[in-house]
Amino acid sequence: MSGKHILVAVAWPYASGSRHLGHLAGAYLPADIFARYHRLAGNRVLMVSGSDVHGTPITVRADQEGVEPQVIVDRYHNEFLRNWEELGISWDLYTSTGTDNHREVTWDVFRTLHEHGYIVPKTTQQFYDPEAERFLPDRYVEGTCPHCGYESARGDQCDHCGRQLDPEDLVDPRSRITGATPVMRPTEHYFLRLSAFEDRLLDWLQSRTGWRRHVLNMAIGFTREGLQDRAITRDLTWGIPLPPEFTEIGEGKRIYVWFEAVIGYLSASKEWAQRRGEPDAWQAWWTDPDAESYYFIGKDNIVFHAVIWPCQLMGYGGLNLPTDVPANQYVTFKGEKGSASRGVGRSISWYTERLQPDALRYALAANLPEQNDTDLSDGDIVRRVNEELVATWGNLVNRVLSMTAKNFDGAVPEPGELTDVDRSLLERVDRGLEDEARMIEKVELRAGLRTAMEVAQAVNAYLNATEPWKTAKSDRARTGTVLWTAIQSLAALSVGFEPYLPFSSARLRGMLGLDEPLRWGRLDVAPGTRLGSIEPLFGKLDEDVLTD
RNA sequence: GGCGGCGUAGCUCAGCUGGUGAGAGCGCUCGACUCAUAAUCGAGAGGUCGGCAGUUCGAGUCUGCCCGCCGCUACCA
Repeated sequence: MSGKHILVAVAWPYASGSRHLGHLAGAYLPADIFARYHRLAGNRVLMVSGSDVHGTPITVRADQEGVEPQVIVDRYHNEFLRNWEELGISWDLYTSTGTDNHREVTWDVFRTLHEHGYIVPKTTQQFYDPEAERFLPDRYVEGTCPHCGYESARGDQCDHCGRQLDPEDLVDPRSRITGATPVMRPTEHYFLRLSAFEDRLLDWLQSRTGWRRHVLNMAIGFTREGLQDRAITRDLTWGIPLPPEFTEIGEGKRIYVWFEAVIGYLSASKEWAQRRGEPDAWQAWWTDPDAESYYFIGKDNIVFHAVIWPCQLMGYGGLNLPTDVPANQYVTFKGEKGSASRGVGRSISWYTERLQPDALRYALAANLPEQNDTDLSDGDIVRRVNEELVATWGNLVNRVLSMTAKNFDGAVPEPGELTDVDRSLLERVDRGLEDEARMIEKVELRAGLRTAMEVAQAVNAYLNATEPWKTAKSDRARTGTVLWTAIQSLAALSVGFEPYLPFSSARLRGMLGLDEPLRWGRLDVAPGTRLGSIEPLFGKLDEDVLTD
């Protein structure tokens, strides 16, 4: 547990629209909790991600609004940056796939895989718009669905009956750009030879332990069905171009976004190292076999991170494969999956405008969809905050500090000899932190938070048993010992809650006169320390705070 | 359609390789306390573990079928 290098790799949010609560709960918050814990535990954490600025949805939106894709990208990238700032997502680097560095690293991966024989050109047939003089992505072809007769089905799927389609299945296909009838034309593309990795990948997957059941079975099942070579270039103008020497497949090709977005984990690590003035520093997380890497993603991304990205890494050579891919399921809203495009689930920004960051972090962390889809209503959020966070933890802090202020003139009292109840509470607190640490290390973050809350409950029970408000009238020494014991427990909990509730935990330490930096474990608060001004850690929420 | 996951108390969820009378939080009931953000602490009620069949001395936990929800199905990423 001393000084391991831990890469916390987090899904790259798509700069095509606001992200909603489901994205936050699925990837960004759990990653942040995990990273914050490991920093406290003394490990060297590198937590990276960035905005994914390429891909078809961005160009679709740009076309709809009549602006350049970059306008869309800038708008949402900036919104994401505000979200992370407000919520305290503790990136070591949050960048984007639009940087020169990312292009260079992508080219390096592309060239190396090509050199190793894993990238080859192939010819395919694809729809071409003769008026716009360009090839059409599936989503740009529309027509009548052969299954249900819906007239505006897209080339990739029918929005009416939900079936997967190939564009050539469409009856009466037309271009969404010009309305012209598209024609099939041959086009050449580079393919990644996933088939070459099938056996190696399967062996590796089957040797994984501790992975979530749905993640491992998904990846193994997918691989067992047989890996097919996959196109990694597209006929597009928005995206990373091919390395300049790759001219054999013709003009107008871009690297397909799924191939380069995951490379962002590597390019961001290198960018971080460069900015730090130690260009080779990234290697400690990528080439040292003792380093660990965790990829925080949603369940829709499992194949890309547990199958395709490992293939890319194996083909490149010399880089670490994922230690774990703790993919989360979905947060649903009244049983419905969040969707930025369909307006299900409000944006992260909507919530940060109405809630204290730690309150939102608590409600989400207590509901993380680690095993199942988890339904989260606005009422649940209010309930979690008022009846758990405020009632159990916020109130505990307030009652202890208020009594101390009242009876000991706002200074930490000197303890007398500890009794069995005092000692057993402190042992309970220590054991709680140890249990919590184990759970977080297994990426069981909900359980970790619950463990910390149980410690808070134990402190509440201790106070009810020792009744310092009564002894204050008769036995000042005993009262001082009890409050000292309770204050030590609060200090410990300011560490235990730090990964989940960084803002309020820091405020509490401020009240207790404690300084950073922290380490995982119980902190000592010296007798005589003057308490800062005492104010509630969290405000109780109005029933209708989340009602428009 | 195929593959994977899930379906457990009113609500949100834990239950690893099958084994003393099925768990937690919240809500609810009763009691204690009154320092504290009407907060806290204790006790209790509450479930045919989606349905049917099977394997087993014994299944929430294994097998088959069925129903429902979610994801993937390789041009969303």
